This record gives sequence, C-alpha cells and structure tokens, in this order.
Amino acid sequence: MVKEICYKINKSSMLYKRLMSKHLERLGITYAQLMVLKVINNEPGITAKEILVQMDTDKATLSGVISRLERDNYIFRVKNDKDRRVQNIYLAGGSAEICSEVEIIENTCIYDLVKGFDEAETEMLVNLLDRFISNQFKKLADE
Amino acid sequence: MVKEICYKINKSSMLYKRLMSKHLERLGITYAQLMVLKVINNEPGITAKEILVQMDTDKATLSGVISRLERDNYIFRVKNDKDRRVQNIYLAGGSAEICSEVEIIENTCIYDLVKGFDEAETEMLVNLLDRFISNQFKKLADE
DNA sequence: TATAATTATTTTGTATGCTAAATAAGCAGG
DNA sequence: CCTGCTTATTTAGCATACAAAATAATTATA
Repeated sequence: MVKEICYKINKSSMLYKRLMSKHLERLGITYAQLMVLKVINNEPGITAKEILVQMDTDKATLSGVISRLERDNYIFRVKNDKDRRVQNIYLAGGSAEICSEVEIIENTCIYDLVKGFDEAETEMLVNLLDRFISNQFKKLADE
Repeated sequence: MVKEICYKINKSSMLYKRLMSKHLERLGITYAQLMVLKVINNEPGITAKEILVQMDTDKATLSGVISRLERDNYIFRVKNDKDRRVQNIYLAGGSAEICSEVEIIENTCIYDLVKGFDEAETEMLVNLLDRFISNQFKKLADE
C-alpha cells in the first residue's frame, strides 16, 4: 500500500511535466529551463552556485541548462571581477515577459488539477507531502 | 498554494529516484530498468507494446531500456512466429532473484518514508494522489 | 490482389539527470 | 612565493524522456 504512494508520486510528476511541456512548447522553452529562468528573474545577477542551492538540483545538469538558455538568448552572463571563477547571470530582454506569461498558464492549469478538492483537502495534501519529503531527506542523509 | 503541490510532487519524485538509485547501484541496474524487469517478471513472454500500456511510458524510451537490459543479459527476446513484428521478452537467469531482492530493499526503504504517518493519513495521501492524477489525465486529454 | 492504412518497434535528435573527472581560480600555511 | 586544499564551473560518459521519422510486418479496402 505504501509503495503505491511512491509510484503515484512518480506518475504525477511525469504527468505534470508532460502537461507543462505542452504549454511551454509554444514559447520555445523547456520545463527545466523555465524553472531556472524564474529563479534568475527573482534574483538578477545570481550565480550558478546559488541557483544550485535554491533548486537542489545537479550542478552538471544545471550547467547545461544555463548554457542552452544563454545560447538561445534568454539570459546573459557577466564575469565577476571579485571572484573570477564566478559569473553573474541576468535575464535578457523578453525573458521576464515569458516568466509572467507562464505564470498565467501555470495558474489556470493548476486550478483544474485540484478540481473536486475542498480547501481542507488541498492543505492536507500539501502537509502530507511536506512530511513525506522531509522523511525522504532524512533517509537520503542517513546513507 | 496549489502550485506548491506540483513542485513538491516533482521534488518527492526526484528524491525517490535518488534513493532507489543508491540501492540499485550495487545490483548494476537502474530504476527504469528495474520497473521494466518487474513487469516482465510478472508476465513472462510479454511484448514491448504490452509493457508500454502497463507502464504508460514512452515507446522510444522503453525501446532503449529493453535493449540495454538485453545487452547486459538481464532479459532475452524471442521472435514471435504469429506476428513477426513482435518479440516476446523473458527474464534471463538470475533476474527473478534481483526482483525479489529489490522487493525487500524497497519495502524497508518505504517503511521509513511514512514515519509519523498514521493509517488514516497514509490512506488519505493515496486517495488525494489518485484524485489529483485523475485530474491530470483529464487535463492532458482535453488538449 | 495491389494499395492504403495500421501497428510494433527502432532510430534520430535534443534535453535532462547524474557520477566522476577536468579546469580554473581563490585561499591557507609554511 | 610555493604547495596543497577548497570552491565554482565545465566536460565526458551513460541512461532516461520525448517528439518525429524510419522500418517492417499486418490488416483493411478498393
């Protein structure tokens, strides 16, 4: 029974990415790229290391995502003079608009995903997921 | 608030795969490969198409997973005489043992992930996930 | 029966996700 | 100032994930 939880979470995650990808295709951007773009939008001049900490993702993966975002002119990087290992990352023109446009898509999308849920159930789901994730972190740290 | 649900589900999914990968590394197998192996174990002689339907995954991805499983001698394929487009897939020797060994790992792993959950909460989480996923399927079909 | 449509599977191309190793720049101690 | 350790980032290599096209065999239809 409990194992079902994990499978269902995996399936739901896959479905959400599929759903968002469909909407993002039109904007020429991927889901992973969008997530990074949002972080940069919230904190212009952020470094790759800081994005890494915020997103808890993989540094090699992030490096690729960032370089493709730069290649496609969604962002640009400026060498940091104080520490020349580091580059500060900024949104290029138009990228902020993409972020707010996606915000709208995401919100309407999500509205339908909790159809049939009352307020208490939505809160309960968030609460249960938080506790589940917390247990996952502990388990991962223990090994 | 609702958007948090999706992010948390994505994160939890990522954490689960990370966790399982750590355990599977020792067995020389990946998480995706294990999932396919289990399906074949349950239904020896199954075809790729049937696995596809059961797992609701991508056919190109599955094709790759299967060919790597065959390459590493976890499975073997036999051309079907009735329909020569199809191949029937069987577990190679030792693979069934891997499945049952992983079963144990998975069960002990999962026990810790619902630490602090009472029976009702576990059931509630499964129920809420089911309804959420059902809404996701509807939303995907609508587009 | 020849052709068109369908079906099962693989291949190609691009983008993650992850591990390990490589770069390169900062820093600390002698 | 040199050496060794740490840190930020990239690269290499492998395995998904997925769309689109290619193969190849089956079935439906004119």
